[in-house]
Amino acid sequence: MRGRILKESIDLFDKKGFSKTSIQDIIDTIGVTKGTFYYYFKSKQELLMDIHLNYIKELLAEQEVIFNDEYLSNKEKMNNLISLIIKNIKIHGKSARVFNREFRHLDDNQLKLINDYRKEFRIKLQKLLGEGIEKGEFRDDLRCDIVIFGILGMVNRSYNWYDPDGEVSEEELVNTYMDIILNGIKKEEKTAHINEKIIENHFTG
Amino acid sequence: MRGRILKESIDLFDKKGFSKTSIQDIIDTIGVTKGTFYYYFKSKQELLMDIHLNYIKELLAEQEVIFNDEYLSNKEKMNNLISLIIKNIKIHGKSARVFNREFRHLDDNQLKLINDYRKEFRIKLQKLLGEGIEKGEFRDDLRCDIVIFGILGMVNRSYNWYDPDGEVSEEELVNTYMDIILNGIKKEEKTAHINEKIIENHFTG
Amino acid sequence: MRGRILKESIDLFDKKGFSKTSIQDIIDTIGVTKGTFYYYFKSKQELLMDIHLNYIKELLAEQEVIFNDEYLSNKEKMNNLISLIIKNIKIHGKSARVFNREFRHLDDNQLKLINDYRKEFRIKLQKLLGEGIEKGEFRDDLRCDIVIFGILGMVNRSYNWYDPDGEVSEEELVNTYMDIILNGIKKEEKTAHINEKIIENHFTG
Amino acid sequence: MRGRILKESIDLFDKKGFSKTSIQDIIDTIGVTKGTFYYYFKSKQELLMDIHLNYIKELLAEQEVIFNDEYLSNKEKMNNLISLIIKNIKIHGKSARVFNREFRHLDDNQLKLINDYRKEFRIKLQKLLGEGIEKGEFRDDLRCDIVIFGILGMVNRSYNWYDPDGEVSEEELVNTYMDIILNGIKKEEKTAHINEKIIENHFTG
DNA sequence: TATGAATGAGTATTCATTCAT
DNA sequence: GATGAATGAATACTCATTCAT
Repeated sequence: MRGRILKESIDLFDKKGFSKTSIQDIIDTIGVTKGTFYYYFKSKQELLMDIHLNYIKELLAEQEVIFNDEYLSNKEKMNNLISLIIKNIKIHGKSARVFNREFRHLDDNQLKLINDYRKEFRIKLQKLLGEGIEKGEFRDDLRCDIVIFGILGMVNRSYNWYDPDGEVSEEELVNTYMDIILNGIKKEEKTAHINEKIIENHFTG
Repeated sequence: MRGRILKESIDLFDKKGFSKTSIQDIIDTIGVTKGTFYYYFKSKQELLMDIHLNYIKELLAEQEVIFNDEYLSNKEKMNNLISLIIKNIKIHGKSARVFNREFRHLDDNQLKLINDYRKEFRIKLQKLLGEGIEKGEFRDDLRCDIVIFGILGMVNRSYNWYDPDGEVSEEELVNTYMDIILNGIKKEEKTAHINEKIIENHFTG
Repeated sequence: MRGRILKESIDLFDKKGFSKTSIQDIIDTIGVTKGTFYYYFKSKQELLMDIHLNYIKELLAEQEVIFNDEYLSNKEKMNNLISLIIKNIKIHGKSARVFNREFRHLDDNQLKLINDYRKEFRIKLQKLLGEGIEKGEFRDDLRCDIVIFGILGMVNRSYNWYDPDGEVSEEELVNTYMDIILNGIKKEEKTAHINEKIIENHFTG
Repeated sequence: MRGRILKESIDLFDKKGFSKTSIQDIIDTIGVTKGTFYYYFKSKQELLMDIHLNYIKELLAEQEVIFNDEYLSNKEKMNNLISLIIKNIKIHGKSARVFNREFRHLDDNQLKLINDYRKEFRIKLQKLLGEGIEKGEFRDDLRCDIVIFGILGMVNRSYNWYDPDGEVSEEELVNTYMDIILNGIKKEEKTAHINEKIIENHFTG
C-alpha cells in the first residue's frame, strides 16, 4: 500500500503539481480512505520527502557504480552518467520532474538534507571532471563548477521536453549531448587555421 | 499602485512560491487592503499571467533587437542572446525564476499563450542556429532542436545557482558558456599535436 | 461580531467544554460562516486566551478598586473581595468557570501569562492578609499562603455548585464564608475555658 | 496489562488532559498495539469511567472506615477525613486530579453515577457535621451544605497547588486547614473581651 | 491474548473572492 | 480609488474504533 501511494502520488504531483494535488486526489485515485494515507505517511510533506529521498539515493547509488568502474576513462564515465540520466527518463521521469520541481515545498531541514545529496552528486561530477583534466582528457582552462552546472542544466532540462517514445532515440540524445559537451557546435576550422598560421610563422620566422 | 503590486508579488512569488504566497501576504507587504488588490487585478492568476506576459514580451523584444542587427554574425548573435539572458539575472532574476517555476499555476488558456511565446523564442534561436550552419559557422551534423534545448537548459538553469554578485562575473559566465557551446570541453589534442610536430619539423627541418 | 463570538463561545465552552466545542458549533449558534470566525480570531486557542485575559484583567481591576479604598479595614476588604467573587457568579459565572477549567488548553506562553496574572491576584490577597495580621485583625500563627489558597479554594469552587437564583442569597453565602473564614465552625467553648482559667487565676491570684 | 493501561492512562490524563491524550499515546507509552487496548477496554470513555470508579469507590471505602470508628468524636473524624484527602495527594494525586478535572468527558449516564457517589461522599460529611452540631462540637448557626461545600473546596483545591515534597508537610497542611475550619483566622479579641466581662462579673458578682 | 492495517467522520484552519459603503 | 467585513469551499490532518488474522 505504501508503495502504491508513493507511485500514484508521483504521478499526480508530476501531472498537477504538489500544491494542486490534494490528499483527497491521491486516495481517490487509489480507492482508500484518508486514514490509510496517514497510516503510512505522517504528512503530505513527509510523502514528498520520501519521493525525494528515494530518487536521489537511487541516483547516487547508480552514480557510484559508474564511478567505481576501473575500466572506464573519465570521458567514458561522463558519457555513462549522462546516459544514466537520460535513460532514467523513461523509468523515473516522473520522479525526476517532481524532484526537480517540487523541492521548494520541503521544509528547511528536509531541504537541507536533499540539497546535501544534490551537492554530493554534483561534487562527484566535478571530481570526475577535475581528474579528467589532470589526465589530459579535458581542457584545463575552464572552471569545473560552472562547467558541471552547465552540463547538468543541459541534461536535466531534458526531463521537461524529451519524449523517450518520440522520434529521437535515447542513444541519439546522449550522443548529441556528449558531442556538444566534448566538441561544441562550432565548425572546426581551428586545425587548418592554426596549421596555416604556424606554417606562415615558419616561413616568416 | 498596479506596478507596486506587480513588483512585490514577483518578490514574494520568488521568495515563497506562488501557492505559498497569499493575497494577504502581498497586500500586507504593500500596506493596502484586499479591495485595492482586486481593483487592479481580477484574480491572483491574472496577476501571475501579467508577470509572465511582461517577462516573455520584454525578452522577445530584446531578442528581436539582437536578431535584427545586420552587422552581427550568427555566432555573435548567439553570444549576445546568451549574454542577454545572463545579464538579465541581475535585473530580472526574480521575474525569470517566477516565469520558469510558476507557469504550472496558469490555467490552460493562459499556459497555451505563454507556451506559444516560449516556443517563438526557441524557434528563433533554432533559426539562428540553422542559418549559422548554412553559413558554415556551426557544425551541420547535429539536430538544431536538441542543440537549442541543450543550450537553453544550460543557460536557464543559471537562474537557480548563479549569484551575479559572487566571484564569477557575468562576462566570465557568458564567455565560459559560449566557449563550452562552441568548442566543448575536450582537450584539443590535435592542435597541440600538430603544433608540436610542426615546430619539431621546423627545427629539424 | 467579535463580541458575539466571545459571548457565544463562553456559553458553549461552559456548557460543553473547550475541546468538545467545535468552531462549527460556535458559528452555527451565531449563524455566520467559518471565515467570519477566523476574520476575528486567529485560532480557537486565541479565542480562549481572549476569554481568559478579559476575565482576569477585569477581576484584577475590580480587586484594585477594593484595595485602594482607604476607608476599609483589611477585614472589610477581604469581605468585599469575597463578595466580589460571589456576586460575579451571576454576571461572569460562565467566564469564571471557563477560566478555572479550560486554562490547560492554552499553550505554554499563554499559560505563563495567565498564571502570572493569577499569581498577582493571589499575592495581593496575601498582602492584604499580611497587613491585617500586622494590624492585629487576623491571627499571626498561620502561613499566609496556605490560608489564601484555602480561602480561594473555598470561594472559587462556588462557581461549580452555587446557583445565584437558588434558595441561598448571595449575601448569605458571602456572610457564611466570611464567618467560617474569620471564626471557624467550632462551637466556642473557649470562653468557658478561659473563664475557668481566669477564675482559677482569680482565685489563685 | 489492564492495570498497566489504567496506570499509564492516569499519568497521561493528568499530564496532558483527557482530550489531548490519544489512545496512541497510551499504547506507545506501554509498548503495545491498538488491539491490546481494545481487548481490555471497550472505549476510551470506559477507561475514563474506570478511573473515576476506582477512585471514588476507594475514597468512599476509606471514608466509611473513619465514619465507623466509634472511638472518635465528630471533630476528630472531620480531621481524619481531611487528613485522608490531603495524604492521598502523594499516592493518588494523579487520579484525584483526573477525577476532579475530566469528569465532564463522561457521558450522561456515567456522569450521573459518578455524581451520585460524589454526593454520597458529601452527604456523609454533612451528616458528620450535623451530628457534631447536635453534640455541641460545632456551631449551630451555619448551613451544613454551604459549610461542607466550603470545606471541600478548600481541601480539594490542594491537588492543584500542594506539593507533598515541598516545604509544607502534610501534617502542617492538615492542621492548618483544620485550624482555619474550626477557629477561623480572626484574632480572638473576644478572649480579652470576655475576660473583662468575667472579671467585671466577678467583681460585681 | 494480541496484532496492525484500514476506516470515516470530524476538526481546525486557509484563502481567493465578493460587495456594500 | 479604496476599504474591510463576510463568505464558503477546500484542505491537511486526527483519532477512536473495527476486524480479519
